[in-house]
Amino acid sequence: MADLSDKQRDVLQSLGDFAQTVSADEDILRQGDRPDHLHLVLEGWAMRYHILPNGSRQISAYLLPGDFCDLHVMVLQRMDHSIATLTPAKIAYIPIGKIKELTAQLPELTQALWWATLVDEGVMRAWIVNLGRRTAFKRAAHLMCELYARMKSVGLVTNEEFALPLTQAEIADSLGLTPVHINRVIQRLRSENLIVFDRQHITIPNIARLNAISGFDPSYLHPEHVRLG
Amino acid sequence: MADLSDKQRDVLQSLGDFAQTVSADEDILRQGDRPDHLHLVLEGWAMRYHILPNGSRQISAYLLPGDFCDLHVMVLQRMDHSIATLTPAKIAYIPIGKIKELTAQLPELTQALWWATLVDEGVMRAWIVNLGRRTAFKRAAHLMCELYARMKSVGLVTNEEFALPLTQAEIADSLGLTPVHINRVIQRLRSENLIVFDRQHITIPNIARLNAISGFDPSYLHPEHVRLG
DNA sequence: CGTTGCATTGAGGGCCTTCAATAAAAGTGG
DNA sequence: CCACTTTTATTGAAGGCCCTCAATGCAACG
Repeated sequence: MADLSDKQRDVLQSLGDFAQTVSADEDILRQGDRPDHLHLVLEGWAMRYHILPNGSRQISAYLLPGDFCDLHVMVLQRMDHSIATLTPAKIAYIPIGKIKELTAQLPELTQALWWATLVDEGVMRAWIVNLGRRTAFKRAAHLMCELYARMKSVGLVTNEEFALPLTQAEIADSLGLTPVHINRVIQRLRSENLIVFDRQHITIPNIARLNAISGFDPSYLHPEHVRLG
Repeated sequence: MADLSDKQRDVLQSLGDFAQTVSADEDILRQGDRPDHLHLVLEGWAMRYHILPNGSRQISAYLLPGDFCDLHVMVLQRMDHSIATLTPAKIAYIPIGKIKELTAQLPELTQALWWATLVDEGVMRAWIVNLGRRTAFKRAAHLMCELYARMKSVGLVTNEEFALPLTQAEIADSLGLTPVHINRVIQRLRSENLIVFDRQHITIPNIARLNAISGFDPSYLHPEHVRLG
């Protein structure tokens, strides 16, 4: 999703204390942390999540290969949420000091990071609309469409199938629903032949139909490709 | 909200085909537009809103003095939503070409705009949590807390009172609720002496209490003040 | 092959919606 | 400044979408 050239990404990556391998279900950052590294997902999935006082959880983003986890730590004092892996992952740890150095030297890098941030904003606006104004059924369908489009854009969709390493509880927590209800919704998506979802893999036989049903418009994910590198 | 120095803002402002005065309830940008200006709110309120195929509306942001309306047009092809004034407003129209020129010359400006974007993201994450995991009552309370904090940060709160130029229908459309229900929620907020809301003005007699009730934590609105100018 | 986590199912309840009507406020033209 | 219109706020009643509670089935894993 980040609109970085491969070259730029290589630069960033090479800066890190080489990429770390992280197992599944590990917190990379916790609420309250004041991190000194940026994190870039190289392989695997992660999520951004918020825990409320009553214990409930809201997932506010899924982080796929190529996504930065936490650019906002450049300006915000502390993490007001946590980030955790969903699968075994490869994560680049990039010292913030290095980023500040580099962005001072390479204006194009700043711009590229800014643009990655702007694309992320588009995703977040779509989530707000999804949570605010769609039924559980369309809401779930819309999420599947988004993940399909994003996975496709990083080359991880084959034959309309891709890895979807989420439990129903996690899907529920990203859609503002309960696991019980998302279960019934998923069954309906299955019974209407909109998805085949089993063992962490999903197939969307007719993405155009699912896009139409959920009101998904993929254009917000596609930045102008004004490459800088 | 934008983390720009006054000097930087002045520069931007001076660039515009001088500030335009726009009356209330006017679209500044419409879904589908491919704008050639950036818009910066100088005075008044605006909103970002999305219309769904079934006609329902979701408001995804309120834009207060100092906020950019549409930085994302730097990377996205077309507006996937609309922006409209809520009050008579003064808006700076800044040609995108100028911005591209300037950011090429002034790296600090790029960084400042990026940081403004990162702060906006924090607001959006808070909305996602709000929509996904809070009851209507806390959701409304949380919105009031956010607007109080943001208005305060631009010096528009006096004696715990500020202009809140929203109809109940607009509040409903930003919280994913119906006007009927938000009306009952507001009455409860009133009856518990949490707000006094009348004629486009609101007073929050005990902001600490409202923050606590809604789970509002203002820290995400306060960037590190690393000024560049 | 038991343990553990996840998926599934059923029943009942509540938060919020929908529909519909009325009141109150704000805007408009004479 | 007053009649008129339009928008906004308020109230009531009924219903539905989704939640809560609780149990059972199922699959992964050591």
